[in-house]
Amino acid sequence: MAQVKPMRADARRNYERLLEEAAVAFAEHGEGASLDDIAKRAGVGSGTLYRHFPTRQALLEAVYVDAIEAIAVRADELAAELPPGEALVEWLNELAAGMIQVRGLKALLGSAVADGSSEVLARCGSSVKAAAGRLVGAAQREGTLRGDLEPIEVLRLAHGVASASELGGGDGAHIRRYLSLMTEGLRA
Amino acid sequence: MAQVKPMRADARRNYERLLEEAAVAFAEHGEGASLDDIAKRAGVGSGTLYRHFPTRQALLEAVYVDAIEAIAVRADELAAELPPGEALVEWLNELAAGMIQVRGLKALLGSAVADGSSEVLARCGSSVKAAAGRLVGAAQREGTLRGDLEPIEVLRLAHGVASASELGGGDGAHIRRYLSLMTEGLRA
DNA sequence: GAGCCAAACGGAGACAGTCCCCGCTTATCT
DNA sequence: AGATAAGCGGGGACTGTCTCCGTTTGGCTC
Repeated sequence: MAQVKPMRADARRNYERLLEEAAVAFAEHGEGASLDDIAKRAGVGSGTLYRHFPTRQALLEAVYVDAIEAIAVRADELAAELPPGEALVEWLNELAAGMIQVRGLKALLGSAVADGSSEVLARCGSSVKAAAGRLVGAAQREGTLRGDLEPIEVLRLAHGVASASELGGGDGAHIRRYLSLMTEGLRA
Repeated sequence: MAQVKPMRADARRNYERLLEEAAVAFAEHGEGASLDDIAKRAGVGSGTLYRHFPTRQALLEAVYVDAIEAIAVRADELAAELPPGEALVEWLNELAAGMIQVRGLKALLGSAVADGSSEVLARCGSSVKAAAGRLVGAAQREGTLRGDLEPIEVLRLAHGVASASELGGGDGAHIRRYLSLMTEGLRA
């Protein structure tokens, strides 16, 4: 599934420079950072940027796919270390924290998990969904998680928890609180 | 608290035309709708628009304050009709539904409830927070709601539920599901 | 009603961002 | 080294934001 034809050396160099600068720019100015500016910083013309990444979305995806894959991997690490229920909660906590700290990741994860997204993103989305499925399944088998929950629902709720926490302060100080309200429920 | 000086007739007319067209445009093209276009449709120059509403945010606020106040009022209607616990859940349901259906309302409610927002918005935010406080207090006294919950937390969670539901399909088909997961909790 | 004047108008234009096009450069293969 | 196509890059069209300032007009006063 690698490049059918290897990229020309200069193309690969520019591609990587762009990715680096884009990561910096998005972190600094949010996902609305000026694309022409990113091109300038990377020392290439804007044409080059738009050839490699036809849309802002494409660039965003390229910058964050690794982070998304890492999230999926992290699920299995946690599953190995903790009992299922705790692993799930801890994973959701890290997931929500990531969505808040890394600007743009929340929106991207949202569409990764939805259908109708791009090739690459859909692939990442599947990894994440599969990881969620494993954690949810294990916790349900353990008997600590409601049996009628779909993995996708849990992911959406994590997104919701991140949104809720975001409203508090910039950092994710309240994530654990909202997550525990979520798991415990609001009833007296 | 009305205008210190009554507006000139033409000014008031333009102000209202702008508000009407803005509502249409925001509903149609989302909160990013072209401001110059709104001015054009309202039959005024862009200068006029920017004089009345210095920022997009100001226009958005002016368009939606009524809707936000209506939400606060609705809380008391529901409190009169239903037992406290149910009234709260129903209100949160309507709140989340509104955030999804009316584009832009979610973000606006988010900042209305946060501190550091504009004069008008902060006022609306207070109404909503007060309304939430009444419902939450009643439900806690009734004994159906956890005693350690702050009204603001409930509002943020409603925001989270709206975010989660949004990821599903465009309409708010899943709101009740996520809301009930929220109230019941995720434990088995 | 006529005349005044401050309030309000409106649109031209400066600016910033996106995105495409096409003549030029250069990596790669022989 | 020379051929060639992949890749470069920046100029420029376009869209949207927002300001400035000459012009218009509503609402007084007489």
